[in-house]
Amino acid sequence: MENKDSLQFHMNMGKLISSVHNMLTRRFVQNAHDAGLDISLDQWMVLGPIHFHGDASQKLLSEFCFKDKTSITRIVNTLEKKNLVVRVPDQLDHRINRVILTNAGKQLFNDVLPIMNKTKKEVSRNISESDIENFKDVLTKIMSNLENE
Amino acid sequence: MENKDSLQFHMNMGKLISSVHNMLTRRFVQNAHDAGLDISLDQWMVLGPIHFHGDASQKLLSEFCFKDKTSITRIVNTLEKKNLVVRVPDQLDHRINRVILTNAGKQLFNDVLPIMNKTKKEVSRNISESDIENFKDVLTKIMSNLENE
DNA sequence: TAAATAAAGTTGAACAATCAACTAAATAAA
DNA sequence: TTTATTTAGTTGATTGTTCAACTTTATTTA
Repeated sequence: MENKDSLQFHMNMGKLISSVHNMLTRRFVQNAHDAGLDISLDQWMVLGPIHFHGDASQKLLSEFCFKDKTSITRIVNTLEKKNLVVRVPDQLDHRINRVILTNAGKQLFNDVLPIMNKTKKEVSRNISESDIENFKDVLTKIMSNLENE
Repeated sequence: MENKDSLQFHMNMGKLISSVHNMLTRRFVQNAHDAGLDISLDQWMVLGPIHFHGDASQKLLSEFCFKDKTSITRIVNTLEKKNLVVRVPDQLDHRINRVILTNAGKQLFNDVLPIMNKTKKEVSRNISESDIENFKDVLTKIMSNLENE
């Protein structure tokens, strides 16, 4: 800890997490924008699993992304408006939408991958591997502490 | 790490932070709601500094809360609509609003304090003091990594 | 089989974040 | 002193989150 006198030093955990979340979001979008790409962090967080799964239902995306089904509905709306994905009704269960990447979506996925890695590097600059691992462990523990119930 | 097989284990940092942020927000609001209190985490994050400072300008709140001035405008709007604060134009510099707690605001602040502590406890359950400290250190380092530039 | 319940998504409303463009007041420069 | 610039705050538009209420389709259960 270099600057014990800085404002941040006295910040509590909630404020730290919230601030880091906002700054991280902003940096990712800024890096993408600087590379001529138009995508939000949340769109990326959904686009990834869609790419990974091939034909994910919105339910699955919701569980995988730890996002509310409503958020998924709206993010998929946006992705669809941008022609990055399409909704294809499941042939067997008509309640289900299968979300599929378009070619533009696949293209964007590949273009954004290096942006994600760049951002990752910027975030973890001057932080040791083991500190990062412990950090992620604590985040995971907090998640399980906050999982219902 | 108990459950290396869980979905979370393979989550990257961005997803972890984002998920923890959402879960934390939800839990705080839920705890407040269970206690009969109607306040969001962001409203609380602004109400605290207002209480602390006495007559903070929105500029100061913005810097202190690490939030955009636009966000502060809108959160103060909400707090004002709920009669928790009032905007008082500064007598010397007419560009400045001084944000002051009403009695209802002071009351709510005192009511929410124990909710915040309860939430804090839930969040850090089964995590050692030193892990929490390291965790906060890493968050602080990430903040300085992401600070402009 | 008919009626009840559950599951997958959508919609509306309230709140928050970000960006860009704006107003009004204060300060600096000419 | 007049003009230019900076500062504090607001507004509008787009995106995302949450809750509650809703539709549609599947599955239970009576």
